[in-house]
Amino acid sequence: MPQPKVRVRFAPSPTGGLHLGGVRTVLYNYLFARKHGGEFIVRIEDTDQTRFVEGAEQYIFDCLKWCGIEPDESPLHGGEYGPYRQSERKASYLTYAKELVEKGFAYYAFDTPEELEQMRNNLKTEENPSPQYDGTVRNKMKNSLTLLPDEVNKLISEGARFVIRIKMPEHETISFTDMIHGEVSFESSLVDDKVLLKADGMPTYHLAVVADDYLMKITHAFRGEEWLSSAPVHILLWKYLFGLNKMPQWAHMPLILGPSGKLSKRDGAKYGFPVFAMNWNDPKTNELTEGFKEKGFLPEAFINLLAVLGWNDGTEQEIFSLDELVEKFSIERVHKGGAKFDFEKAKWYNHEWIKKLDVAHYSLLVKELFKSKGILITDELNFNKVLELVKDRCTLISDFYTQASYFFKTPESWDIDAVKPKWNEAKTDFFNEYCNKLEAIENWELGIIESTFKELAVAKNIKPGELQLPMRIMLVGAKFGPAVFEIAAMIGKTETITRIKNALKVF
RNA sequence: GCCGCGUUGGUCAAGGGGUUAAGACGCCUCCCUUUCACGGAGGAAUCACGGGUUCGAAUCCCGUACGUGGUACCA
Repeated sequence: MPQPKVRVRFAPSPTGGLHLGGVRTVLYNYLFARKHGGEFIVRIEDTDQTRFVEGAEQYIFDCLKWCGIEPDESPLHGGEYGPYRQSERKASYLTYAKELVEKGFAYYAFDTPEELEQMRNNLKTEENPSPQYDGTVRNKMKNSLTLLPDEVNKLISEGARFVIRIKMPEHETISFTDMIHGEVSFESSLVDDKVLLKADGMPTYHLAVVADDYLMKITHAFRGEEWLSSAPVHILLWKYLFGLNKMPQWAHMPLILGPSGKLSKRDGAKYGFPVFAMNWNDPKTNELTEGFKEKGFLPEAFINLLAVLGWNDGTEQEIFSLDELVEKFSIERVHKGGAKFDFEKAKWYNHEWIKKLDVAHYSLLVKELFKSKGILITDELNFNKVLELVKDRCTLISDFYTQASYFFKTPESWDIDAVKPKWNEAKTDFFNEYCNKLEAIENWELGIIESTFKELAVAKNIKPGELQLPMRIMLVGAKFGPAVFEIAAMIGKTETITRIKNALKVF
């Protein structure tokens, strides 16, 4: 018997940015699909018009593209099971909701929001702060279980607003096997009668996932653990509508936590690290949430650090490319427990990728950065050489500015304190003479610049070491960067001499 | 409150009856380098607690604590 083709889907709601947990879920979806030669589908859950945010859908796809995770089917890519936006599939949901009512698994409820609130207030006690619309209260409410059929028909024909709720069975153990958690079970009487179809005719998530997963032939469904509590509703819906044997296999992903509790958008601003893949500017609040991309992360590093936050292959390997992840990923090895996000380690991954990758991968990025700071790069070859020279000291792409800008721009100030205490006439003398000697060099290259320096130092009876730091301050402005003579070789004869002479004026 | 899920150093984690309980980030020390890094060598630091089961428990079972999610006509 042929294995049914693996089809996994990611279904974000376009209500704002894509936070870490979301990106990781897509990533795992993608890895699983690719690993099993299956298809990766992205559908948009735009059921809630009140929170729908303009531009968010495009933003989601931009993030995926940046990460290198291209879907096979989506509103943007098309596919034979479309449309891929829930708002465009409205008609089918009503049919399923009605089918459930006819079979006796769901019912019409006519309670107004005020009546619901009143019910909750009446039933609220110390012990039970949030009463549910469940088996015990549905008999006291205004719905097709308490009303006579004629009354129900009359209300509907009069255009009364109604929702369709699932009728949870009385005493039934609902259990299923989760790919990550194993056997999970719930007592049906403890789950409330969730709304399936809203008064505006739009489905809730509960009805929509089940119907869409069925219609789109989804075989494996990954989502965040926050959905585990409502899994019994989905299981029941599958059982009532399409049969449990057609139900996809579920995997509930552990949560990603922030420094204090669940990682939230606000944690980013609070602790100074991004929580979204890319910058997200909410057009409603005009609030900007910083992204990893703009913070200076490489996509390779971003997906790497995300993939291993809650999963590892059991070996000591820490650095994985997307291809390696596809090859090595296994859903069984995803952790059950949530993981706290550690920005220090995230930066380490970026650092590793900056070192690992050829500078050609990100030189354009750095070039743009320089341009934004007013430094125009014309000599690409030379530029790449510089980047190669300093990449070991850059953790974020933005670090390249401090680490490499002095190759193209004379220092604006000098770390005087680093040289002043030990400065004397003999040193001024030395550097003046060194300039003269440099002037005479025909072949401007590393070896000769260095040997000239050392020979002169010996002749003047000064330890070369005592002169190297001042020389560095003259060329760089501060105490960092690669070997001084490398820098001198790179910036050229005239520039080196000019910088020494300029610095000598203030030393 | 109730329900679900979880719990190995500060963080990410390997290990699933017998191990000196891997490794990584971070921190500290030293080496390299008369800069800052990279690199190298070390160090401090862990099985949430209490009961079982067992010759033997981080590992299996039961409680407790703690964390986290749900308890919406949000996803």
